[in-house]
Amino acid sequence: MYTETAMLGLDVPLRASERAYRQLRGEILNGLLAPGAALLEVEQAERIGVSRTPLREAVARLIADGLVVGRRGRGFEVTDISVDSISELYELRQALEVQAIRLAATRREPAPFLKLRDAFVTAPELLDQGDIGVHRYYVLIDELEDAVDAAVENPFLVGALRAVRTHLARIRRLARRNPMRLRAAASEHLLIIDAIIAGDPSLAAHATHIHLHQSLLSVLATIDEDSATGVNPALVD
Amino acid sequence: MYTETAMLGLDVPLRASERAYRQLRGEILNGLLAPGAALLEVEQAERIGVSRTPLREAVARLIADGLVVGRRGRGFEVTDISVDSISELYELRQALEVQAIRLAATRREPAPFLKLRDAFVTAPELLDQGDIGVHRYYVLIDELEDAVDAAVENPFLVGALRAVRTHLARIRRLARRNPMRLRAAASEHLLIIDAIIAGDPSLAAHATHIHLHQSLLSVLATIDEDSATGVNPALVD
DNA sequence: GATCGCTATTGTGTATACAGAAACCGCAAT
DNA sequence: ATTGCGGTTTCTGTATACACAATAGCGATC
Repeated sequence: MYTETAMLGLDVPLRASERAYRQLRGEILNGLLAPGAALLEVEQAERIGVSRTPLREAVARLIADGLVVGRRGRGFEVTDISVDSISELYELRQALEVQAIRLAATRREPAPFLKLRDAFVTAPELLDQGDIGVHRYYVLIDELEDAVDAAVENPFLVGALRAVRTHLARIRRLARRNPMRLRAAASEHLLIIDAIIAGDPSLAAHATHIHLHQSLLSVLATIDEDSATGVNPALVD
Repeated sequence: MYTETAMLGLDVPLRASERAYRQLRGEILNGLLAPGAALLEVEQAERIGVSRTPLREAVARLIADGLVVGRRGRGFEVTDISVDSISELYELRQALEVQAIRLAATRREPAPFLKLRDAFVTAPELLDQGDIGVHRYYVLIDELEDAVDAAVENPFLVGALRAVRTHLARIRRLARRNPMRLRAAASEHLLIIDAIIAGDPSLAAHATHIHLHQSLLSVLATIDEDSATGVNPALVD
């Protein structure tokens, strides 16, 4: 077992380009670098503590991720998020997740989903426990996504899903948390899990379709409210 | 109209990194750089005539495209294509194209598809005209894809589709051309176009599903034959 | 007072130099 | 003969220096 270092987080000193990439990516996802923010090479390189060469590599990866766009001539800037782009992202998300869930239900390996089922059954109780409970609920969702990814066994599809989730993370920051919605979402997830366990691809697909439909409605609704009350100046469009 | 230079191909001298990217990408797609081929920085930089810095940027983009993978320590190599990966790619392709076609049919702007319809009606005649006709048929397919992309109006979805098409281009090189299949494919395309024109998303989606199903069967069949007769040593797995 | 042009500054694009790490080869020892 | 060890070499990762392009600011002219 000589891969033990890979199991742990990060014993190995990361390459400078990797550090720069993770830091910038993290700062964009959590909103520290707001949409539209300008990225100057020298400035960012100094701030992060790497030279321009690895920083450029990091920015190139961010551009490939769609988190950053190059401005003609004058540096780069963080991609901004419009309401339109949220609906567009969900059009892609729906295609990918429906396919992924359908395949997961087809594979007929219910073991990991049986454990998740137990967890999601008790999710409503979790959501009564305040912020810490909500956080543990999100961890549960991550585990569900991981289980689906593992069941799908398709690097192309999983890769595309990961890209979508990256953008979703930014959107979730804009949409206020709605406890009612989370409770409803939990039961929608439970239905999806049950369909996977039952090996019913069609049911799983339709349940996913509905779940994402409700999710988008909820996101758009909270954003509409907030933009009406001026809470989210980030969303002009 | 000061964007006229953008309309033409390439008046502006391209950046070295862009040149390197396009050249390497092209060579990978047309098989000149075979799957598994090693890419050494210095060697490739000299060959293309750029220095290592822009070449590294180009390779980084190729890695993001999934055309190249980094080998631990010793350079990079061109991603290889397995039969499994073809089926996996089609699982993703199906999700994306079905969604794209469905959306295109929903948008209800039949104008560009009416022109394409005429072209596809005469496609069988085209396919009787040998290699030049086959080439023009492929151009037609490109135009159909472009029309769908334009109708969909969704950068996320179109971006994911482009990534898939990149990998498809490599696979097409492996699958021998089958005139019978092309003729069948043309009529499948016609059905899809008609469904879009009719504004029938469900019909369009199902027609696409079937088209891709047949396409995958055809690809896998020709590859099986070839690997049995040893024509395609690239496909070991 | 406004507009045009020049210049200075700033920032990117590229090349190259240097350091560190990993693989290869040869040698020796078991 | 095989395996382990060390030197050597080659390649990557990073920093830095230089050249070119673009922009902004300022001044001059109309």
